[in-house]
Amino acid sequence: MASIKDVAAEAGVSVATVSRVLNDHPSVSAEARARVLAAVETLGYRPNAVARSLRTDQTHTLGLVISDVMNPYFTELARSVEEEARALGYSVIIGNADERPDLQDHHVRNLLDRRIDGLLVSPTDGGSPLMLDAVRAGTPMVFVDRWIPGVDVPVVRADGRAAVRDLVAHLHGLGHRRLAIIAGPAATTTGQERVEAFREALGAYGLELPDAYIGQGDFQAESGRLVTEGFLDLAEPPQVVFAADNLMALGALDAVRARGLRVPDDLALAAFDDVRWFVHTDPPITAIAQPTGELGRAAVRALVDRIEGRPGESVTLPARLVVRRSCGENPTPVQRSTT
Amino acid sequence: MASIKDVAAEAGVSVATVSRVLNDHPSVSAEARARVLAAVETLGYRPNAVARSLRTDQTHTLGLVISDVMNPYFTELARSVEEEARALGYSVIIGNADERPDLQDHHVRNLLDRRIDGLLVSPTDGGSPLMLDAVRAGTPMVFVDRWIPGVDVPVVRADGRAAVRDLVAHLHGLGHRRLAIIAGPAATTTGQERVEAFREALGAYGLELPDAYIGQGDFQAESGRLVTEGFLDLAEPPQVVFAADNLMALGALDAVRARGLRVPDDLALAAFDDVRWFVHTDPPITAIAQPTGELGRAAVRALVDRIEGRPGESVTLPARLVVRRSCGENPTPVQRSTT
DNA sequence: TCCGTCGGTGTAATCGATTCCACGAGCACA
DNA sequence: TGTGCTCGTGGAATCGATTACACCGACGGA
Repeated sequence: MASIKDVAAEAGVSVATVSRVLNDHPSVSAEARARVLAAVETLGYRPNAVARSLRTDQTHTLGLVISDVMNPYFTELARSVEEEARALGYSVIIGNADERPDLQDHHVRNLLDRRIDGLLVSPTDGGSPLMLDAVRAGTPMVFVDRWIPGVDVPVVRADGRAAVRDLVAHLHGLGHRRLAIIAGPAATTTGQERVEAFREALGAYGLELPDAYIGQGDFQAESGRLVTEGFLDLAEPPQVVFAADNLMALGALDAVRARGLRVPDDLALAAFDDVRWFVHTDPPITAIAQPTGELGRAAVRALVDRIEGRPGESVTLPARLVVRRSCGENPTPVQRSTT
Repeated sequence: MASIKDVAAEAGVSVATVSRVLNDHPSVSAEARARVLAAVETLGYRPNAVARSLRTDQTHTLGLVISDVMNPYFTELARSVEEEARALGYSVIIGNADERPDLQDHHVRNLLDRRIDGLLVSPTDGGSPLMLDAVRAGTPMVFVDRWIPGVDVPVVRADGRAAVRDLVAHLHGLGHRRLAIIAGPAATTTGQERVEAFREALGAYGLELPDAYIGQGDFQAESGRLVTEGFLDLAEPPQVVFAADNLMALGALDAVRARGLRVPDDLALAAFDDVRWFVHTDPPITAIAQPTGELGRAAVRALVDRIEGRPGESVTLPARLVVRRSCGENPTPVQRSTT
């Protein structure tokens, strides 16, 4: 592969001049510029990004560590992150933590070793020493979707409180009184928050959220299935299950199907995160939709701001309820997801 | 951030010795090794991967350019690729081409500039000059799922011919005679092959595949919807639609729903690619399942073989039919996906 | 005519690693 | 005792870029 020296030789100039042309520095004669460009063309030269990064201490690369690539929510997030980053002249390296703190650390370390310019993280846990060190060392960082409390890093996320209140209103209106939740890991902020929001919303109707109706999941489908089985085995099973993410809702659906029961007649179901497939499931699933694309883009903007020396602010966007048929026949007009 | 020089100073040895310890070169005294390790610890030193890559001309990184991240098939592929690569000591940088040749080229160029050790591609088109140049220049490469004919690069893919024959047998057994296909882009091998396999399988039953029953899609949901609308508008609409990927099947479902029709009564539906959600759609969708995880792993092994100077062979694995209810009531026992 | 300025250019240092080569000490063997 | 190893080590070149600095010629103004 041709290097800058080869180009310089071919064009009959010094490497400095070649470099100047490539970075369009003003003081280069039109003559020299033309010769360099011609040489670049004939040699098919492409600058070595590795060498450039070593010298400039910039990689123009963002690291994105997400909790689970197989989760359509994070896939969509990753996609919007990459798009916005590309528009701003950055590439993205994605690390998939699979909800495992050790894997998350592996990727963070790897990305840091590669000297990425900034890190976008949706933490799987409360923050490993490695991550905390990285923050302390001044690595530009932004949390997206989930965050680590007590750490001074901008957070870009959706606030689901209002939407959860709307959901509970909807459920209460349909006559449901025994409402259960499949929670995410307590080590994640979204895991905790969604339970809290749910409990609070129930409180407004004088309803309790007993411990037996809080199932501990891990944001993966299998845990949703297990928790739902547990609910169905209770002496007094809940009338509704609210899954804290779309995969656990899928698992809940599995559990209901496996017993030959029907949604919503035997058990109503709602989910946090709206995904495309929810329109086509049997029945279509009522869900809380996050402005995923907007979150990804805002996160990138905040991170790039930090990298380039600007403040870089936290952003909170509202989520909204999308009513379908999985909680019972619908007294209000059906809203459709615009995704 | 501490560099190797700082470590050398701290340990009271030369940078050469530090480097030897880090790459556990044999001829280092136990004494020196201990001092270096201690210095590494106290400084929290991590080798700069950028500098290392520049010197060794190896990045221990694989590039993966896939056609569409939002497609669960490719997501699963990406996941298995990353897993196997990690096991072999490589990282993966994913580029999402979104079925757009220009974006594909953008990512290939970017990856090449970063001097990745090898490239895994599922080409969106028949091969741009850039890609062809890369092959000619000797970049280790492997095609996965789709490939570019006439190029000497190993191909790792699933063969769906037998499964398509099984599908047609199943459909014929249910009494369907007017069968249509939503094809993928003709510029992709999978786009062409699936049509060919379908036509061939129909031939075995003396059935034709008229042009009116070949809808041109682009592997995205929206095209599946449009093509299906077209089919439904025909004077003699087909009885079955076979979508060449899972997203176009989703689009077809949209079209059928929008007209207030039912699957399979008004129109039967089958798809290439089995995804988790197909179990839960209304009705569950009959599909051809690829051994996606195995494909990803085999592709990585082939690529790493090439990189490390071993041959690196093509692999073809069989796909298989998974019968569900979307083509009509099932005369044979239901098979379940094991994914 | 002379001096200062400025545009265009090249030389060389630099980034942080790896690795070739040389060198000195210690040891075995003749 | 001298020769020739091996072992451990450091010095310095190198990878491919960027960029500070020096230099040279042309040109304008006094």
